[in-house]
Amino acid sequence: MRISEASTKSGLSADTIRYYEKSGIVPPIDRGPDGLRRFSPENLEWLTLLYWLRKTGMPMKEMQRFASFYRQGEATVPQRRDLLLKHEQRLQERRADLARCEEVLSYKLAAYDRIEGNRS
Amino acid sequence: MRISEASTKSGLSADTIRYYEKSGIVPPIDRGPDGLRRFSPENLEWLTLLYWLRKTGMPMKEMQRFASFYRQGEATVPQRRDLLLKHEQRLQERRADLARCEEVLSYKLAAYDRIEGNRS
DNA sequence: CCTTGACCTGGAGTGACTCCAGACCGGTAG
DNA sequence: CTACCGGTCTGGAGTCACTCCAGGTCAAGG
Repeated sequence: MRISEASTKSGLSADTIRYYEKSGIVPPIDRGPDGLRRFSPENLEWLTLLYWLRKTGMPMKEMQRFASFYRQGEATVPQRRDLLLKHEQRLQERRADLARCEEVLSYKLAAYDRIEGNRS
Repeated sequence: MRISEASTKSGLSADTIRYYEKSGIVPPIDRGPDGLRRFSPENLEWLTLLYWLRKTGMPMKEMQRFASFYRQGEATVPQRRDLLLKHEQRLQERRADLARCEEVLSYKLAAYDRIEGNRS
């Protein structure tokens, strides 16, 4: 498949995919006889994983390490697992942030209600 | 209180506070006779709110609008409420992202377990 | 006095994109 | 055949939200 399809299916923009390839987070994608990128299903799965990792706050440095482990084959599965476990922890922290923010918001909204109540 | 205290109490770095003041998200802070910023408790509350909004993904443009409503006084409470409600919706979306990512991760981790299982 | 530490300003640097100009290329319409 | 069109390419500039730094001021302590 070509880049636009890979983009819609993975969630990453075409620009971001090319940028990731330049940065070594995505392996060099095969080209067709026309010189355009052709993405394999494995490529797409990798992009999709990256999409979710990035969207939930994994920094690029870490994705690069992850990618380099990936390139080194199955022997690096333990290291890759460690990175994903670490990321799961990050998800926990984010969840806590969301909850804390929710609290702050409902406190603020309650204050607004009081003001509105007094005005009317 | 001075900037370092405002920083530790709000969660924002001193640099970020100064940057927010420059950008108009934080009102011009009063200065002491020494020319240094003196933060009032209201200033601190505002900074803390900004900290949580930013941390959970409100873009600066929107914080600027929020700040400008705030400067215009109580008449803008409805608009401010709208912005906060909109942000609550964003929190929902983020939560969904986290859940989706969690799924992706556990799928990947299970695959790793299978590989490790086969190797040993 | 001299140093230390917190603070100041203006400006450069960073991370992670995002947008754009200018070129190429295969296919359809006139 | 030629003219255009949409999708892709590359390299490079622009953006957002900080973050870091050089060079300077000032108050208090040794």
